[in-house]
Amino acid sequence: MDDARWQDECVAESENTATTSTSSTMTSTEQRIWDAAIELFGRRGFAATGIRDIAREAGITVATLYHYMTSKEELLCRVMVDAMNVQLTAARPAETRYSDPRERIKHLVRQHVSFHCRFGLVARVTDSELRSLNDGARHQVVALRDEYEAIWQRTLEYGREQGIFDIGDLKLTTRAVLGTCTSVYAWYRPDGPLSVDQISDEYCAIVLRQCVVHGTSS
Amino acid sequence: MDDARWQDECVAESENTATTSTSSTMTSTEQRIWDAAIELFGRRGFAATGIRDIAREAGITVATLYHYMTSKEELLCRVMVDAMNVQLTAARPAETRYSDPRERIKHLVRQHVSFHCRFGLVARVTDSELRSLNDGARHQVVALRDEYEAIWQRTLEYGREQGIFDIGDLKLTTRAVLGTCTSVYAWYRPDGPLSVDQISDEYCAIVLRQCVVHGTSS
DNA sequence: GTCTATATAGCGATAGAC
DNA sequence: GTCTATCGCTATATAGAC
Repeated sequence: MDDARWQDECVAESENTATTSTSSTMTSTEQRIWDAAIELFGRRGFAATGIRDIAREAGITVATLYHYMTSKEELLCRVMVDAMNVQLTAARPAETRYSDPRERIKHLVRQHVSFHCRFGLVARVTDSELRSLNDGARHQVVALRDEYEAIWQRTLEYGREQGIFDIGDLKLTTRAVLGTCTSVYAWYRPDGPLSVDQISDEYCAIVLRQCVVHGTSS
Repeated sequence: MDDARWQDECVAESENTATTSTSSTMTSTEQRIWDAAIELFGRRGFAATGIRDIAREAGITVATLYHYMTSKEELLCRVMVDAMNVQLTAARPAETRYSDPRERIKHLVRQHVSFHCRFGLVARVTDSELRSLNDGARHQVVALRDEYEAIWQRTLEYGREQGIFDIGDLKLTTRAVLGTCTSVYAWYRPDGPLSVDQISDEYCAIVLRQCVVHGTSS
């Protein structure tokens, strides 16, 4: 179970002030359902995952599963909202803690890459299952994602105002930088040659080169 | 039908020597099945798309659909193999046509971004439905993807040998650069403010900054 | 080559006993 | 809170007429 208790771990690493609504008050059964959902939604996709699969993976019956949720889709929604909240909580200190835009973007990259390496299954769910949500739930998750993207965009804009960053189209560059960092989950394997820290460092360097005016990087 | 006849268009733009096995000999019905599969697999995902959906979208019955294919999965496999072949055909001239590594990588970026903008649904399928294939079919597609990635990696390595590119870990950088360019399909909309050419230019600039040693870009 | 009709299996979700 | 059993429906795929 690779992603067990990822909420606590990640929040603890970045900032120990906030935890997500679901993580702290979970019973053992709830946790096993949570882990099973992330494992299966992440590996096979939401549509390819059956209610029976989740129940089997969690070691309970289908009827018991329905005692803890109202529908498969609601379970997906909770996973995605929780994951976005964790990433938001990890990202926010970038703006309050650092005044140097280079340090701000490095904080964002480090958190994002680290999250996408260590919790790749959750990341895959939040990044590719928006289409599986109904309108209401999707708007809820999209609002969180927009808030997260806005932090990155403000950071790039701030760096440009300071004369430190040199970027073309702001929105395009924001998405390009985010895309660069997100894609790590598609190839990272825990048993690969590079540690998460090494990978994060490399991505920080790559993103700084994308943004910083020539001659002033790091 | 956004992706109609995307095979011919894209190949024609990049190199008119080769076309993919399926594109040139398609009847009208085959083409409508092809388009329907891409539309639905791309928009809803393979697992969430039913045989009935494809038949309805193509304007035929389920039984007729099975006259043209042996299974839903085989249809997916054909779409993915074809798309990878188109991208390979578009990428290969980078190495034969240009000796400057900057021109090589710009060719690759331009083709990749352009493909992912104009045929975003196909791109989404090839980039996210590997898990829906059985072992044999997946190995076939992965082999093509590896061949495609190898062109990018050779280009970066070549630029480094020439003293033009300055990159850290070769494999990581290859994937980061590819990830940067791939992510465009997640946000591009035909009715957005930027044209495909403008977006391609911006991505070329971003990737060059990622790679080229300071002071020698473009 | 296209159809109607159907086989067979699995789906999401629920009823109701304990 | 967890179970067994099942409802109602949809899934992929096929049979066989025309």
